[in-house]
Amino acid sequence: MLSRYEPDRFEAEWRRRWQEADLFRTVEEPSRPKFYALDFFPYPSGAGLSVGHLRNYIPTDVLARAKRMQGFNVLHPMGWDAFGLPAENEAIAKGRHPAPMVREYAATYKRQQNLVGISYDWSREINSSDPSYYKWTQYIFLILYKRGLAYRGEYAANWCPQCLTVLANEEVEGGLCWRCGTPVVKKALPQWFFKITDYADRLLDDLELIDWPEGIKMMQRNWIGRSVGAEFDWAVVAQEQSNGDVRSLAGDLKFRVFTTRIDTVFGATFCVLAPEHPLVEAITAPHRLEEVRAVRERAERASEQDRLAEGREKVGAFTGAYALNEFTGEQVPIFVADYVLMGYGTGAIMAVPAHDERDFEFAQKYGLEIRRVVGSAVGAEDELPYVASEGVMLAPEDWVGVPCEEAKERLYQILEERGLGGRKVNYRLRDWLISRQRYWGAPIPIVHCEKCGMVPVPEEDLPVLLPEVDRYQPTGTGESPLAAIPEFVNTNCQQCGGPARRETDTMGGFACSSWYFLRFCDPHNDREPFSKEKVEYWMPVDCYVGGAEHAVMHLLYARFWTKVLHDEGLVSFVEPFSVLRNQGMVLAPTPYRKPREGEVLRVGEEGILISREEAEELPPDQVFYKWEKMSKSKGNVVTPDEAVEKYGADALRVYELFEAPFEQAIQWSEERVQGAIRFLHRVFRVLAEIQPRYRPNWRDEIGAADSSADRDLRRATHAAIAKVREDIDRFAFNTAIAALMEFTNTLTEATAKGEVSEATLSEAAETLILLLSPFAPHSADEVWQAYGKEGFTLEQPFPEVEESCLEAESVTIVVQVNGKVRDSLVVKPGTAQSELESLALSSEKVKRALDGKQVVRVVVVPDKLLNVVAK
RNA sequence: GCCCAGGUGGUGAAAUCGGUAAACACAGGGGACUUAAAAUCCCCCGGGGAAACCCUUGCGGGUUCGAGUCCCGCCCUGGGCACCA
Repeated sequence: MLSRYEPDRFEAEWRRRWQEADLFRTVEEPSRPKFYALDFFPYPSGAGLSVGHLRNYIPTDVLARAKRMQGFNVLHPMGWDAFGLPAENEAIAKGRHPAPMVREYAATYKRQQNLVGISYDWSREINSSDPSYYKWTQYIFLILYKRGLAYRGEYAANWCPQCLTVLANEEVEGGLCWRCGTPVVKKALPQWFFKITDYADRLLDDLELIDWPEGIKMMQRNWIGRSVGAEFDWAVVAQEQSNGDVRSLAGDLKFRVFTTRIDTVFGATFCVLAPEHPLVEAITAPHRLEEVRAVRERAERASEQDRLAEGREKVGAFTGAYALNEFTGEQVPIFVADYVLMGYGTGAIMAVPAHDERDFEFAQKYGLEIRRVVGSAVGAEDELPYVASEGVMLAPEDWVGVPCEEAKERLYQILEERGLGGRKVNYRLRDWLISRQRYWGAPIPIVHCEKCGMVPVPEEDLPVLLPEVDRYQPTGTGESPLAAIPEFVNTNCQQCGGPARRETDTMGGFACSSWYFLRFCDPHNDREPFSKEKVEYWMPVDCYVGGAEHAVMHLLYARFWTKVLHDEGLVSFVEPFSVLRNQGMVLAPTPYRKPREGEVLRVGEEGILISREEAEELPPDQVFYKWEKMSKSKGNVVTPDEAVEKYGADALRVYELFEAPFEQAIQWSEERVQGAIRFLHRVFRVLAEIQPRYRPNWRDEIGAADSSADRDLRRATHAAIAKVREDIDRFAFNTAIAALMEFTNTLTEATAKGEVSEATLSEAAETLILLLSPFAPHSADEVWQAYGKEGFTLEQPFPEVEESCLEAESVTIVVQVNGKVRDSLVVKPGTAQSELESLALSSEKVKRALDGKQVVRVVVVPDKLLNVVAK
């Protein structure tokens, strides 16, 4: 057999054999427990994979392989998130049709994933842009529609002027389109929404049920943004005249405000309406109209990015109208201002400048009264604005000293008694905007009939096929390119048979990825999206692995759809992903150069990105490198093809697993890949050395081998099994590899010494091969064969720990004096405390440390440590 | 500003329940083999000190027989959110 790791000699051959044997096909045996290991649904981009992407796929693969060897039925599928903006934008840029393009790119991804030995069951491969898949995306859309969870509404939506479509709130990052980075603007268009807000509480509460990274849960909580407060009416009671007089109003105009701090209502010295608030025109005094309209126009014009710009100053105007503060009896001025958003709460607030930073800032700018009504304690002169809600009432007189929390409760009641309003829960979460004015998505299965209105396409007519077209470029008119295809648009109403128009918007890509994990359970079903039975067997996903960037997009939407399908009775569980883990990135050195004269850097930029070639040509003092995420746009990519060619697939796997904890970023380093190669060399060398002495029937002989060298090696063998099993389960692949290295070193020493029986060596060697199998499967199978074994290591049972082998013959007791290590004792496990104590106190080193001191007490941790406390 | 995750040798990191800090590697130094180099193997490798010992997990306090680990206050780095009333 080989005595070195020579990947060229065997890796490709093993991949061929695995494929030939259909080794990764999921086999369902009802007697075994299931394990569903899933990677995020990738969009296959034209750039192909980098070794960065493998940071996601390799660890999941280790887990899937280990679980299979541990006796589970493992579902480990892969498919393509092929619909959506990224694919379509790329197709337009390349002047191609997205369908063949995506198929081609997916084939590349698949080839690259196979190249590193990922054990996907390709018989379950799915593509979300295939009619056999999106038929069921449309079917689920109709379930939402039927349940009143899909509706059409007009709303000032986020419009990306580059992608020429609207975006969901979740797709806007810092005012920029998440795909192309263009600043988004507001555009009012009729749009389709999913009523995810109906599920806000459940999406929030059920986070308790799942094992996800705390950071992701927190982001979802923040995104949902539940806040409890009061909502109540303010009556508009007076209006300023052009001569400056204030005249009472007889009408019954009123507006609602939302506040979480009803306890500060006594300090509400003005009110603010959002510029777009519907009441603005009606209450504004005629001589104030011009100014008020200017504020509104300014707010409408501003892009999301402008609004987020640093140091933005609040801009507002007095409407001339006054509202009655029911709690003070005072009339307070009503302003419009851009810092109040129409989209949250009621679009109107009561302003309490003494206890809210924004109101405080606005009041200072416009010279409005700031009245202190709560504080940290009675009589306290806290600095204003005092915004903490831990505190007590300072006004009015009969409320003084009442804790704020209690005051809130009492005031909620008063609101209800007076019929003004009451308790109210508000969410930051908005409904999910799903329609896109783009070609490359699942058509929304709705028909618009002049007589009957909106009519859902009947199930038997699904899928509504995306028409084959030559030109599919977005129009930018706010209409999808499908609107220009009469054969698609013109149809008949299912209800009345009259002429009707198809909905021409398509669904955003996140619809497709909101249920694909269910389809993998039953990917070829043509009667229903999935068989309930199969989904019940496989779901929920036992381990879901992907990047943290989908914290509030895909991961929120998928939870929402799952809950809707649960309510529909199609699935029994309420959460799709029991365990979620985020892998770390792979960073690579990225060359930049210093700016030249006349070149200006944007904020946050340190230099100008250049290519590797450019970096080599420039004088070294002008070039500097930064560690950045591998991506084609940065020109710092190492492909799996290059890496496998140069180092070998198993070395690449071991390197990525060993370099750092799974969730942490690593810096790509050729030197360290060499370390992984050396480790595999050592494994081959020791196993080749043992091979001639290997005894296939070692199990029959192992009990007889009982020298102390045998016992030591068996202890190391079983300790390695225990450690590797445990580390795989806790996603600590780096320390699992460290344990394998340690075991390899121990085995090498034991082999060299030659004191160990052949049976014990055989057990150790066989164990090493099988423990290695999930991490370096090509090498494991290669050695397995050289050991005269049939089949594949993946089909072997994973080594089991024999507890009796772990028992130590001696333990090292650390001896401390006043917490400082002075000596150590080697004793039998379970040695009595009194004996340890006398052994310790007779130690020369301990005596020296105790010199002149008196022993106060002795702390003993059995089999571990002894601490002499002395004064 | 708010929320989350981090800060340990020259480097990547380990220490899972409060019990010998630095496992396992990378780089470096020394040696063996070799005509030579590469590869491989062996030894050394946190700082100070001749040694005994002393110091060392971002900084400052605290709890404890004992703290990288727990508590309080700060500093720094990365990520997320950001006029959400």
